[in-house]
Amino acid sequence: MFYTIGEMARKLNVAPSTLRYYDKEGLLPFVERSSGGIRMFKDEDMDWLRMLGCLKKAGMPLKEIRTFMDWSRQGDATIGQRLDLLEKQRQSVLDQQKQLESTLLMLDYKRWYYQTAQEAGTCAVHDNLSPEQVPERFRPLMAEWEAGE
Amino acid sequence: MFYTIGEMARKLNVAPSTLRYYDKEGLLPFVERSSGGIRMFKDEDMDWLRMLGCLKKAGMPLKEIRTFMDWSRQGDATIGQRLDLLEKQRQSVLDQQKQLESTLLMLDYKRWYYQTAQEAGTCAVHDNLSPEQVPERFRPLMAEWEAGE
DNA sequence: ATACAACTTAAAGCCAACTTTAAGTCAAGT
DNA sequence: ACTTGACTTAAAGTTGGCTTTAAGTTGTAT
Repeated sequence: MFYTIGEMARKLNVAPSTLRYYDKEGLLPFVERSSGGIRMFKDEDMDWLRMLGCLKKAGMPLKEIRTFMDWSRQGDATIGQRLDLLEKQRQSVLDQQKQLESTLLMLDYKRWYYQTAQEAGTCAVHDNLSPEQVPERFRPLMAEWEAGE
Repeated sequence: MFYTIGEMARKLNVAPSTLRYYDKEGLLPFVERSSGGIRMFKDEDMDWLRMLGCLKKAGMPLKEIRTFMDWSRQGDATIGQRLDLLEKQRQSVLDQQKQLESTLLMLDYKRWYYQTAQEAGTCAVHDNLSPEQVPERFRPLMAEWEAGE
Protein backbone atom coordinates (compact mmCIF):
# COMPACT_ATOMS: atom_id res chain seq x y z
CA MET A 1 0.00 0.00 0.00
CA PHE A 2 1.36 3.38 -1.03
CA TYR A 3 0.51 6.91 0.03
CA THR A 4 1.17 10.28 -1.56
CA ILE A 5 2.74 13.06 0.42
CA GLY A 6 -0.66 14.65 1.00
CA GLU A 7 -2.15 11.45 2.41
CA MET A 8 0.86 10.89 4.64
CA ALA A 9 0.79 14.47 5.82
CA ARG A 10 -2.87 14.10 6.79
CA LYS A 11 -2.07 10.94 8.77
CA LEU A 12 0.68 12.72 10.65
CA ASN A 13 -1.12 16.01 11.08
CA VAL A 14 1.61 18.03 9.43
CA ALA A 15 1.73 20.14 6.26
CA PRO A 16 2.96 18.45 3.07
CA SER A 17 5.56 21.23 2.81
CA THR A 18 6.97 20.08 6.13
CA LEU A 19 7.55 16.57 4.80
CA ARG A 20 9.16 18.00 1.65
CA TYR A 21 11.39 20.13 3.85
CA TYR A 22 12.40 17.11 5.94
CA ASP A 23 13.12 15.19 2.76
CA LYS A 24 15.28 18.00 1.41
CA GLU A 25 17.21 18.02 4.68
CA GLY A 26 17.94 14.32 4.33
CA LEU A 27 15.62 13.19 7.12
CA LEU A 28 13.59 10.86 4.91
CA PRO A 29 16.15 8.78 2.99
CA PHE A 30 13.70 5.88 2.96
CA VAL A 31 11.03 7.49 0.78
CA GLU A 32 10.80 6.05 -2.75
CA ARG A 33 9.56 7.75 -5.90
CA SER A 34 7.26 6.79 -8.74
CA SER A 35 8.66 6.78 -12.27
CA GLY A 36 7.25 10.28 -12.61
CA GLY A 37 9.07 11.54 -9.53
CA ILE A 38 6.16 11.48 -7.08
CA ARG A 39 7.03 10.45 -3.52
CA MET A 40 5.50 7.08 -2.61
CA PHE A 41 5.27 6.50 1.15
CA LYS A 42 5.01 2.88 2.30
CA ASP A 43 3.32 1.65 5.49
CA GLU A 44 6.67 0.84 7.06
CA ASP A 45 7.79 4.43 6.45
CA MET A 46 5.43 5.30 9.29
CA ASP A 47 7.89 3.61 11.66
CA TRP A 48 10.63 5.99 10.57
CA LEU A 49 8.34 8.98 10.76
CA ARG A 50 7.32 7.93 14.25
CA MET A 51 10.97 7.65 15.18
CA LEU A 52 11.50 11.12 13.75
CA GLY A 53 8.56 12.46 15.72
CA CYS A 54 9.88 10.87 18.88
CA LEU A 55 13.33 12.42 18.50
CA LYS A 56 11.80 15.78 17.66
CA LYS A 57 9.61 15.70 20.75
CA ALA A 58 12.68 14.81 22.76
CA GLY A 59 14.06 18.16 21.61
CA MET A 60 16.63 16.87 19.16
CA PRO A 61 17.56 19.33 16.39
CA LEU A 62 16.90 18.21 12.81
CA LYS A 63 20.63 18.04 12.07
CA GLU A 64 21.13 15.39 14.71
CA ILE A 65 18.08 13.49 13.54
CA ARG A 66 19.66 13.51 10.12
CA THR A 67 22.80 11.98 11.57
CA PHE A 68 20.65 9.26 13.11
CA MET A 69 18.94 8.61 9.79
CA ASP A 70 22.30 8.48 8.01
CA TRP A 71 23.51 5.88 10.49
CA SER A 72 20.32 3.90 10.01
CA ARG A 73 20.95 3.73 6.29
CA GLN A 74 24.49 2.52 6.90
CA GLY A 75 23.20 -0.63 8.56
CA ASP A 76 24.06 -2.77 11.54
CA ALA A 77 27.60 -1.43 11.96
CA THR A 78 26.17 1.79 13.42
CA ILE A 79 23.86 0.26 16.03
CA GLY A 80 26.23 1.29 18.82
CA GLN A 81 26.31 4.93 17.71
CA ARG A 82 22.54 5.05 17.42
CA LEU A 83 22.19 3.59 20.89
CA ASP A 84 24.61 6.18 22.29
CA LEU A 85 22.57 8.96 20.72
CA LEU A 86 19.39 7.56 22.24
CA GLU A 87 21.02 7.33 25.69
CA LYS A 88 22.18 10.90 25.37
CA GLN A 89 18.71 12.02 24.38
CA ARG A 90 17.18 10.06 27.24
CA GLN A 91 19.39 11.97 29.63
CA SER A 92 18.35 15.21 27.97
CA VAL A 93 14.69 14.34 28.51
CA LEU A 94 15.38 13.57 32.18
CA ASP A 95 17.09 16.96 32.47
CA GLN A 96 14.13 18.65 30.84
CA GLN A 97 11.82 16.92 33.30
CA LYS A 98 13.86 18.20 36.25
CA GLN A 99 13.78 21.66 34.74
CA LEU A 100 10.01 21.57 34.32
CA GLU A 101 9.60 20.33 37.88
CA SER A 102 11.48 23.30 39.23
CA THR A 103 9.67 25.67 36.87
CA LEU A 104 6.39 24.33 38.18
CA LEU A 105 7.42 25.07 41.75
CA MET A 106 8.35 28.64 40.80
CA LEU A 107 5.06 29.04 39.00
CA ASP A 108 3.16 27.71 42.01
CA TYR A 109 4.97 30.14 44.26
CA LYS A 110 4.01 33.03 42.00
CA ARG A 111 0.44 31.79 41.88
CA TRP A 112 0.36 31.72 45.67
CA TYR A 113 1.85 35.23 45.65
CA TYR A 114 -0.88 36.61 43.40
CA GLN A 115 -3.66 34.64 45.04
CA THR A 116 -2.68 36.17 48.36
CA ALA A 117 -2.43 39.58 46.73
CA GLN A 118 -5.83 39.12 45.13
CA GLU A 119 -7.46 38.30 48.45
CA ALA A 120 -5.82 41.33 50.04
CA GLY A 121 -6.62 43.50 47.03
CA THR A 122 -3.02 44.62 46.68
CA CYS A 123 0.48 43.25 46.08
CA ALA A 124 1.63 45.41 48.97
CA VAL A 125 0.43 42.68 51.32
CA HIS A 126 3.75 40.95 50.66
CA ASP A 127 5.86 43.88 51.84
CA ASN A 128 5.64 43.03 55.53
CA LEU A 129 5.21 39.29 55.42
CA SER A 130 7.45 37.19 57.63
CA PRO A 131 9.14 34.12 56.08
CA GLU A 132 6.96 31.88 58.28
CA GLN A 133 3.88 33.07 56.46
CA VAL A 134 5.22 31.67 53.19
CA PRO A 135 4.10 28.04 52.70
CA GLU A 136 6.92 25.61 53.54
CA ARG A 137 7.11 24.14 50.06
CA PHE A 138 8.36 27.45 48.70
CA ARG A 139 11.07 28.02 51.33
CA PRO A 140 13.85 26.07 49.56
CA LEU A 141 13.09 28.13 46.47
CA MET A 142 13.55 31.42 48.30
CA ALA A 143 16.69 30.16 50.01
CA GLU A 144 18.20 29.63 46.56
CA TRP A 145 17.54 33.25 45.73
CA GLU A 146 19.29 34.49 48.86
CA ALA A 147 22.38 32.64 47.69
CA GLY A 148 22.99 33.57 44.04
CA GLU A 149 21.40 30.56 42.36
CA MET B 1 23.43 48.81 45.50
CA PHE B 2 23.50 49.21 41.70
CA TYR B 3 24.81 46.98 38.93
CA THR B 4 25.73 47.69 35.33
CA ILE B 5 24.34 45.56 32.55
CA GLY B 6 27.59 43.60 32.38
CA GLU B 7 27.50 42.76 36.09
CA MET B 8 23.86 41.76 35.93
CA ALA B 9 24.46 39.64 32.84
CA ARG B 10 27.25 37.79 34.64
CA LYS B 11 24.96 37.11 37.62
CA LEU B 12 22.28 35.71 35.33
CA ASN B 13 24.62 33.86 32.98
CA VAL B 14 23.35 35.61 29.89
CA ALA B 15 24.99 37.93 27.36
CA PRO B 16 24.62 41.67 27.95
CA SER B 17 23.17 41.92 24.44
CA THR B 18 20.35 39.64 25.55
CA LEU B 19 19.39 42.00 28.36
CA ARG B 20 19.51 44.94 25.94
CA TYR B 21 17.29 43.01 23.58
CA TYR B 22 14.81 42.25 26.37
CA ASP B 23 14.83 45.90 27.34
CA LYS B 24 14.17 47.00 23.77
CA GLU B 25 11.26 44.56 23.62
CA GLY B 26 9.72 46.12 26.73
CA LEU B 27 10.45 43.22 29.05
CA LEU B 28 12.45 45.29 31.52
CA PRO B 29 10.31 48.38 32.20
CA PHE B 30 11.72 48.52 35.74
CA VAL B 31 15.34 49.26 34.82
CA GLU B 32 16.47 52.81 35.62
CA ARG B 33 19.19 54.84 33.94
CA SER B 34 22.04 57.01 35.17
CA SER B 35 22.15 60.65 34.08
CA GLY B 36 24.51 59.53 31.32
CA GLY B 37 22.03 56.93 30.02
CA ILE B 38 23.69 53.86 31.54
CA ARG B 39 21.30 51.15 32.78
CA MET B 40 21.39 50.83 36.58
CA PHE B 41 20.05 47.50 37.83
CA LYS B 42 18.88 47.38 41.45
CA ASP B 43 18.86 44.34 43.73
CA GLU B 44 15.10 44.13 43.57
CA ASP B 45 15.29 43.99 39.75
CA MET B 46 16.58 40.45 40.28
CA ASP B 47 13.06 39.50 41.37
CA TRP B 48 11.67 40.62 38.03
CA LEU B 49 14.44 38.93 36.11
CA ARG B 50 13.79 35.74 38.04
CA MET B 51 10.12 36.03 37.18
CA LEU B 52 11.11 36.53 33.55
CA GLY B 53 13.37 33.49 33.67
CA CYS B 54 10.60 31.43 35.22
CA LEU B 55 8.11 32.34 32.52
CA LYS B 56 10.69 31.73 29.82
CA LYS B 57 11.50 28.28 31.20
CA ALA B 58 7.78 27.59 31.27
CA GLY B 59 7.89 28.11 27.50
CA MET B 60 6.15 31.46 27.37
CA PRO B 61 6.99 33.59 24.31
CA LEU B 62 8.58 36.97 24.95
CA LYS B 63 5.50 38.79 23.69
CA GLU B 64 3.36 37.26 26.40
CA ILE B 65 5.99 37.95 29.02
CA ARG B 66 5.85 41.54 27.86
CA THR B 67 2.10 41.56 28.44
CA PHE B 68 2.71 40.27 31.93
CA MET B 69 5.28 43.01 32.58
CA ASP B 70 2.89 45.64 31.23
CA TRP B 71 0.20 44.44 33.62
CA SER B 72 2.67 44.51 36.49
CA ARG B 73 3.43 48.16 35.80
CA GLN B 74 -0.28 48.95 35.76
CA GLY B 75 -0.61 47.92 39.39
CA ASP B 76 -3.07 46.05 41.55
CA ALA B 77 -6.00 46.31 39.12
CA THR B 78 -4.38 43.66 36.92
CA ILE B 79 -3.68 41.04 39.60
CA GLY B 80 -6.51 38.88 38.27
CA GLN B 81 -5.19 38.89 34.72
CA ARG B 82 -1.70 38.04 35.89
CA LEU B 83 -3.06 35.18 37.94
CA ASP B 84 -5.00 33.86 34.93
CA LEU B 85 -1.87 33.93 32.83
CA LEU B 86 0.04 32.01 35.49
CA GLU B 87 -2.72 29.39 35.72
CA LYS B 88 -2.66 29.01 31.96
CA GLN B 89 1.09 28.62 32.00
CA ARG B 90 0.89 26.10 34.82
CA GLN B 91 -1.42 24.00 32.67
CA SER B 92 1.00 24.32 29.79
CA VAL B 93 3.83 23.02 31.99
CA LEU B 94 1.68 20.07 33.07
CA ASP B 95 1.00 19.32 29.39
CA GLN B 96 4.70 19.50 28.62
CA GLN B 97 5.37 17.08 31.45
CA LYS B 98 2.88 14.59 30.05
CA GLN B 99 4.46 14.97 26.62
CA LEU B 100 7.94 14.31 28.00
CA GLU B 101 6.68 11.30 29.90
CA SER B 102 5.36 9.72 26.72
CA THR B 103 8.49 10.74 24.80
CA LEU B 104 10.57 9.00 27.44
CA LEU B 105 8.60 5.80 26.98
CA MET B 106 9.13 5.92 23.22
CA LEU B 107 12.82 6.57 23.74
CA ASP B 108 13.06 3.65 26.15
CA TYR B 109 11.36 1.40 23.65
CA LYS B 110 13.83 2.41 20.98
CA ARG B 111 16.71 1.86 23.39
CA TRP B 112 15.42 -1.60 24.11
CA TYR B 113 15.11 -2.16 20.36
CA TYR B 114 18.74 -1.23 19.70
CA GLN B 115 20.08 -2.98 22.80
CA THR B 116 18.46 -6.18 21.60
CA ALA B 117 19.79 -5.57 18.12
CA GLN B 118 23.26 -4.89 19.50
CA GLU B 119 23.29 -8.18 21.41
CA ALA B 120 22.15 -10.03 18.30
CA GLY B 121 24.56 -8.10 16.09
CA THR B 122 21.79 -7.08 13.70
CA CYS B 123 18.50 -5.19 13.59
CA ALA B 124 17.08 -8.14 11.67
CA VAL B 125 16.53 -9.86 15.01
CA HIS B 126 13.32 -7.85 15.28
CA ASP B 127 11.86 -9.18 12.03
CA ASN B 128 10.52 -12.39 13.50
CA LEU B 129 9.84 -11.37 17.07
CA SER B 130 6.45 -12.17 18.54
CA PRO B 131 4.62 -9.44 20.48
CA GLU B 132 5.14 -11.42 23.71
CA GLN B 133 8.86 -10.94 23.42
CA VAL B 134 8.43 -7.18 23.67
CA PRO B 135 8.55 -6.03 27.33
CA GLU B 136 5.05 -5.33 28.67
CA ARG B 137 5.68 -1.67 29.36
CA PHE B 138 6.00 -1.02 25.63
CA ARG B 139 2.83 -2.81 24.60
CA PRO B 140 0.40 0.10 25.06
CA LEU B 141 2.75 2.16 22.91
CA MET B 142 2.66 -0.32 20.05
CA ALA B 143 -1.11 -0.69 20.37
CA GLU B 144 -1.39 3.05 19.70
CA TRP B 145 0.56 2.60 16.49
CA GLU B 146 -1.76 -0.14 15.27
CA ALA B 147 -4.64 2.30 15.63
CA GLY B 148 -3.61 5.55 13.89
CA GLU B 149 -2.45 7.49 16.94
C1' DA C 1 -7.62 15.01 -25.71
C1' DT C 2 -8.43 17.88 -22.04
C1' DA C 3 -9.23 19.50 -17.59
C1' DC C 4 -8.09 19.45 -12.88
C1' DA C 5 -6.28 18.45 -8.42
C1' DA C 6 -2.25 17.16 -6.44
C1' DC C 7 2.16 16.56 -7.16
C1' DT C 8 7.32 18.54 -8.32
C1' DT C 9 11.47 21.98 -7.55
C1' DA C 10 14.20 26.10 -6.36
C1' DA C 11 14.15 30.13 -4.23
C1' DA C 12 12.42 33.50 -1.38
C1' DG C 13 10.00 34.76 2.81
C1' DC C 14 8.86 34.52 7.72
C1' DC C 15 9.17 34.34 12.82
C1' DA C 16 11.37 34.08 17.27
C1' DA C 17 15.15 35.01 19.81
C1' DC C 18 19.19 36.46 19.78
C1' DT C 19 24.06 38.17 18.21
C1' DT C 20 27.07 41.10 15.72
C1' DT C 21 28.62 45.33 13.83
C1' DA C 22 29.55 50.15 13.54
C1' DA C 23 29.87 54.38 15.37
C1' DG C 24 29.83 56.75 19.23
C1' DT C 25 29.54 58.07 24.70
C1' DC C 26 30.53 57.43 29.65
C1' DA C 27 33.31 57.09 33.73
C1' DA C 28 37.32 55.60 36.40
C1' DG C 29 42.35 55.67 36.80
C1' DT C 30 46.80 57.90 35.93
C1' DA D 1 43.76 65.68 29.62
C1' DC D 2 43.95 61.21 28.08
C1' DT D 3 43.48 56.38 27.83
C1' DT D 4 40.78 52.43 28.35
C1' DG D 5 37.13 49.34 29.05
C1' DA D 6 32.40 49.10 29.46
C1' DC D 7 28.65 51.21 28.24
C1' DT D 8 25.02 53.32 24.39
C1' DT D 9 22.06 52.91 19.92
C1' DA D 10 20.31 51.47 15.38
C1' DA D 11 20.59 48.37 12.05
C1' DA D 12 21.97 44.30 9.94
C1' DG D 13 23.02 39.36 10.36
C1' DT D 14 22.20 34.49 12.14
C1' DT D 15 19.85 30.09 13.21
C1' DG D 16 16.20 26.83 13.22
C1' DG D 17 12.20 25.28 11.39
C1' DC D 18 9.16 25.88 8.50
C1' DT D 19 5.78 28.18 4.76
C1' DT D 20 4.92 30.49 0.54
C1' DT D 21 5.49 31.47 -4.21
C1' DA D 22 6.18 30.63 -8.98
C1' DA D 23 6.58 27.84 -12.66
C1' DG D 24 6.04 23.52 -14.23
C1' DT D 25 4.69 18.11 -14.27
C1' DT D 26 1.87 13.93 -13.12
C1' DG D 27 -1.90 11.16 -13.13
C1' DT D 28 -6.85 10.35 -12.99
C1' DA D 29 -11.53 11.23 -14.62
C1' DT D 30 -14.39 12.46 -18.29
